[in-house]
Amino acid sequence: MMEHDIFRALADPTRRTIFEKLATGSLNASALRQGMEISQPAMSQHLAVLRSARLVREQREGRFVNYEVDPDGLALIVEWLAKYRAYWPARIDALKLLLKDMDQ
Amino acid sequence: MMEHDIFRALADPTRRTIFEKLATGSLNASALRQGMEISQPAMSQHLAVLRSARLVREQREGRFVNYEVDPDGLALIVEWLAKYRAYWPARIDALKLLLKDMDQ
DNA sequence: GAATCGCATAAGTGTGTGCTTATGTGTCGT
DNA sequence: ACGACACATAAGCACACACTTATGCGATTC
Repeated sequence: MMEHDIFRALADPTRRTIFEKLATGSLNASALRQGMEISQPAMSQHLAVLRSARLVREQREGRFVNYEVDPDGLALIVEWLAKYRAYWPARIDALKLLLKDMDQ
Repeated sequence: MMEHDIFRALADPTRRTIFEKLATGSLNASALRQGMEISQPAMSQHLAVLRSARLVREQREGRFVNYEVDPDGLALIVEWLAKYRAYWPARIDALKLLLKDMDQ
């Protein structure tokens, strides 16, 4: 189940940090390691988990592999969240921002 | 970190099932066990995890404990998601529904 | 073509996690 | 007050998971 892969992937704080780094733009595996005190194999393994969860996708460029946020994974989270919209608090500032962006 | 508690709580498929059961309305621990092949202690432990993640809140009624979805946890997920709104696909039907509900 | 670089994979290890059984705590009915 | 009930907690165990070191693989550089 991909829903499971997504939540399991995001359960690890290191992977969330990696994912948030990619929120600012595409980066390769080495660039992602900058300032993170993480070994190269560990980073590679984390990226593999994020990739199989469709939270991240790769774009090979020679011997580099650029990673970027994959909208597919995010869409699945949004769809999952939609099941609970009856319980969302009436005022969520972050949501207001989202609405504006989506209305364009 | 509460963000961590939330994603860790949702990483377990049994806890997601419990949470989704509560999406339809308030239930006590025994009612939640119906049709789930899960022991009473296991259910109690799962509810404790969901509760400490603020995904669920309890309402004691005599010797029963009714559980319901806690909007606070959902709000934190929405705020986390907001960081990636630049990567959301342009058309997400579920989101469209959300927008309508939020605009009332 | 040999060395180096960027990254992936394999194998092993310590820790976290979800389960079990057993027991504790508080509430209700009689 | 006593037993039954709803639930929480404790302790122990099997397994998953994130890390390590070592090695493999393809691309680049000289």
